[in-house]
Amino acid sequence: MAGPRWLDDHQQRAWRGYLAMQAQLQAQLGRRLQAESGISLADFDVLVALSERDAPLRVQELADGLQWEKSRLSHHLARMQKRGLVERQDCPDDARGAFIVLSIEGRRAIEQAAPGHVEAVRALVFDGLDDRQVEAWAAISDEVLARVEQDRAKGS
Amino acid sequence: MAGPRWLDDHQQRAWRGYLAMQAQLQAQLGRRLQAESGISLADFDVLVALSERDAPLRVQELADGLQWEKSRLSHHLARMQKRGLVERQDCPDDARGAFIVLSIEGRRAIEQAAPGHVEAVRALVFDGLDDRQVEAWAAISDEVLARVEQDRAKGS
DNA sequence: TCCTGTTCGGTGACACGTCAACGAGTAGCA
DNA sequence: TGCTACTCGTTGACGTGTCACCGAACAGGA
Repeated sequence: MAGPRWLDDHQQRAWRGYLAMQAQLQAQLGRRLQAESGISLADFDVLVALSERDAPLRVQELADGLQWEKSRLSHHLARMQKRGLVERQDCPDDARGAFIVLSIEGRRAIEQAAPGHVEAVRALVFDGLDDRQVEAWAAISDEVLARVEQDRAKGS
Repeated sequence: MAGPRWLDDHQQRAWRGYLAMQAQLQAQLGRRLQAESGISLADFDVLVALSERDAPLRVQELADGLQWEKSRLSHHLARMQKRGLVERQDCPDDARGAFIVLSIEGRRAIEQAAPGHVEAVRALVFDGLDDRQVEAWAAISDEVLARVEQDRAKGS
């Protein structure tokens, strides 16, 4: 390695701004969701994934869709099941496997939570950005994500 | 409330892209930092804050600078102290207070970790973006952060 | 001096995420 | 059938983040 190249001023400013924005946005969306609907952002993601595909879902499929580690999902599902948000069914094809389904309570929770959450995202993010900025943001996210995934694949 | 306004297709795409990028970027930077230097992103932030102001820092000042909750910081400092990365000094002016300083070990850790971390940020993020995108990113972050902080102030 | 309200930082309980390891079950092949 | 290798999902240990609450110390006025 030929000595690190540091960030220039613009990059430094963009990076610090991004870090602050990212942390605060996530925290605020989480607080609002918790206050208005009693669920966390993680719960929300699981419930959305389950309700989008309205059929029993294998744990691994769910993990792939969410891009979560299987053990994180396993722990999280156990907690959600204890709170009555999801239910398990056993899987006839594969005795190791498990199916996860939304409970009545879980469906009620996601339907109650979604409008407020979407509204919060719109109010905190998209109401402040014009079309060109939204396009730019998507392009930046795609580019960075591609590099991260390439790096992840290389490093492992 | 007049019924929620949903996100349009571009917004939806930008939002999902951002969420995925954000999660993967953070995870990858954290993994690399942990692997190369044995510290977490949170440790890194604390160590940077302490090393930038090279003087004993009150816990509350540190919390303000990091935008962390005091109790999160208190727990984290306890763990970092146990690992020998920071030290506490008592505060003559205010017997309730505590000063936090980098230990020798902590200074060594941040100096060892920083170049690789900066390099990772550059490689995963800025090498893929041109100047216009970096500017756009900074502007978007500023705009969103301003809205989040306004919302946070209003809601409390 | 005393009382009241506030600030400082820490604590305990609990939810969450990661890692390594596990048992149970499956698949392929001799 | 028996062997090996692998996948499925879970578990336990541990580090982390949040919330409510606490005792100690400070600040200011009666």
